[in-house]
Amino acid sequence: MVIGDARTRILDAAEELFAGGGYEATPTAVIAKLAEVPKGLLFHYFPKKIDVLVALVDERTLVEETREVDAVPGDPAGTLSRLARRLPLRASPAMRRILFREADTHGSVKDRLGRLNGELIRRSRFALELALPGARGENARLEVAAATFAAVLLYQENLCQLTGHQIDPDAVAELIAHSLV
Amino acid sequence: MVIGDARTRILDAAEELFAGGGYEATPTAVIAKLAEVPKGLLFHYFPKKIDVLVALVDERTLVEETREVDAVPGDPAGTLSRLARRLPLRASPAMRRILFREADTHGSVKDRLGRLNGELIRRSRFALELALPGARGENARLEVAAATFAAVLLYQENLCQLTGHQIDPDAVAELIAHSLV
Amino acid sequence: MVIGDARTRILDAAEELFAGGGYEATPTAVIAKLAEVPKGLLFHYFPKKIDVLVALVDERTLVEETREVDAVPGDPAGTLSRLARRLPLRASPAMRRILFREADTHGSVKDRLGRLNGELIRRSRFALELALPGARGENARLEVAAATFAAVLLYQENLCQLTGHQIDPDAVAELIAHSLV
Amino acid sequence: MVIGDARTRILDAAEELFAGGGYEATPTAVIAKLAEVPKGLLFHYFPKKIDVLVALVDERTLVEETREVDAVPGDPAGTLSRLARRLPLRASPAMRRILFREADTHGSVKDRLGRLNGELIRRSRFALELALPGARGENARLEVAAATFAAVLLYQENLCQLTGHQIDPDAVAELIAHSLV
DNA sequence: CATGAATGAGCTTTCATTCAT
DNA sequence: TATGAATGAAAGCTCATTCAT
Repeated sequence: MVIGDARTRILDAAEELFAGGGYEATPTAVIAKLAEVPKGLLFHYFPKKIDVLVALVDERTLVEETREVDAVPGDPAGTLSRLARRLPLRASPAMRRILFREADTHGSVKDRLGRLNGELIRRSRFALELALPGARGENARLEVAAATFAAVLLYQENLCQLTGHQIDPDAVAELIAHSLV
Repeated sequence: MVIGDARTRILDAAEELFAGGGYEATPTAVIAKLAEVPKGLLFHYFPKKIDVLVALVDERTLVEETREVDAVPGDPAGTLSRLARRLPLRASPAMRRILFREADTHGSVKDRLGRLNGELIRRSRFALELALPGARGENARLEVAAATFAAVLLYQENLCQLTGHQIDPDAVAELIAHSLV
Repeated sequence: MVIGDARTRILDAAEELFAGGGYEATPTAVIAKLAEVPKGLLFHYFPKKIDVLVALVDERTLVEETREVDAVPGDPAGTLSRLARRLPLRASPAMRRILFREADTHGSVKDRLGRLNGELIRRSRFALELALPGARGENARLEVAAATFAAVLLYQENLCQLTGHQIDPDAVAELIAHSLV
Repeated sequence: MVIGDARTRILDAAEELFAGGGYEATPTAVIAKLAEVPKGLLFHYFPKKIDVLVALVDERTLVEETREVDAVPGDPAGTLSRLARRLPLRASPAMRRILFREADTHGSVKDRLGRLNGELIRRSRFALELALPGARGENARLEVAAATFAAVLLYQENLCQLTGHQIDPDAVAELIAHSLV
């Protein structure tokens, strides 16, 4: 039973395969087969193989760049914790893997990842500002705290798969909050 | 002017190319050409392409697993800073890229990376214990602090290339130190 | 002037070349060239080289396994002679060579050859039973006679090419008939 | 523990490997490895790969071409049976396989096989003449009987491995003897 | 004699991409 | 829009053979 139209099925297949074996190691023929689509049709929708990856990133990842942060003044730890629970990244676990893994393969992927990182720092920073109204003046320290928290969140998204080590964001949130009092 | 024996030149070439374009995207013929070595000789030394990568990681990266840490009691920030300046990883910048980039390609690379991560955490933890003799009992907090610092260090090694954002380890060291008092 | 579709031409070429120089000594590139087909297309139809040989045996040899034998009661010699003239093997001379020569190369070839041998014995046996109604009880002698005749027929098909010696099946038919009276 | 000198070990290894996988499919490097001999030495003794096969056939197969036949007048069946038990071929089972399998590979192998066949026919013929003094005149029938018996003996040596069917030479001897009375 | 690094042509196979239908 | 046969460059790898030491 085939689900979705051809183009969607191609992207579904590519998402699964790129996440599994990587972009370079995935032949277009295999994508077409898994998508139950003739090889020719794949190149009808995506003239070059790289276009599949670009479309995937374009259409299946979204870095939410918004101003709203769910911050509670006086509770920096809780604020960061909540931020960690709702990363500004709309993407399946497979797409997340692709984002980190293929950042070298094409500029558009790197872009997305850079934007995610930037947004994470901005949010952390903004959240801390709101949660700690008294810390307004300490720009440098807030900056470092935000970057550290962002680094830990990205570590969770990516490196922990490679290193096998997990970090509890809530505990890090508390640590950072404690450092800013 | 040819430098070094054939095997070394092959590894030199591979190191450069894998770091540049990635393992999958680097044909063995190109490695051989850059090494000024006939294609056949490459397979004389490395029967499978993957063996080149494995040899590179085996022979050109070393995770120093030692007990010694340059810790100063009462100065956790300085202690962490010094630790950041001497990562327990003996490897060229190219090999460092390879280590992170190809962690999915072969188990042996992932292994190395995992070991590096483990060693970073262990050292950070140990350094903090020595620098903060009074914190002995707070296992959980020390653990989180160590993991956070390790995450930032790995971020510096890897993610900052992808995201274009740098973190100052010294500042993070101070932040963490401050959080533990 | 190209005759037949690509797949057929590939098999035609392979049949000729395998019969001539043997499977192992025939490069796929030479098959493709003789078939006037690009190398890639060969692997489109036959993903592995061995698949060409298997397809050849599957599609171009047929061991007829039937119950009908053209037997004349009272004339065992003539009956065997006629049997020798219509071997239960539908295959070109080239395919016959391949069948014997490559029996070690792949199980499917050996299989075919084994089936041919079995059918030859079965038919010889059945023919003799019909031609010599009085010999019903002498199972063992009929068995040996059938096996001997089959051996001679296969010798004619195969070994005589290697040894340069021919045997006249008619004369053997008479010899065997004479031995059974 | 290494047995025999280098040249002998090379031939031992080649005999085993050629019998197992065939001449074409056996790389010289594998022969050298099994012989525990450096690759270069193999080519010192045998400048071309084919020389190994030729030497094997030359030195490890012997077709005994003699006039003596252990014949008992009046007992053609027993005479043939004894002949079957002592084939005029001095060669290991492995060399026997090689002889049949590689007959296409080099003329010298085909030669040997042709000579074996000729000798088998000659002996069978001679044996029948001695065992049946009264059959002197019947040249044609003796010829056919001898060729048939030789065919069965070669079938036993070669084809039965491919077809999985065995023939009892003693029973064939009796059949032939019976046909000549 | 002994050694194994060196050589390069050639092998099977892969793959992105095209194109006639 | 849909199809899969067609294409050929290039990939990884093999292998007989050479040769300096």
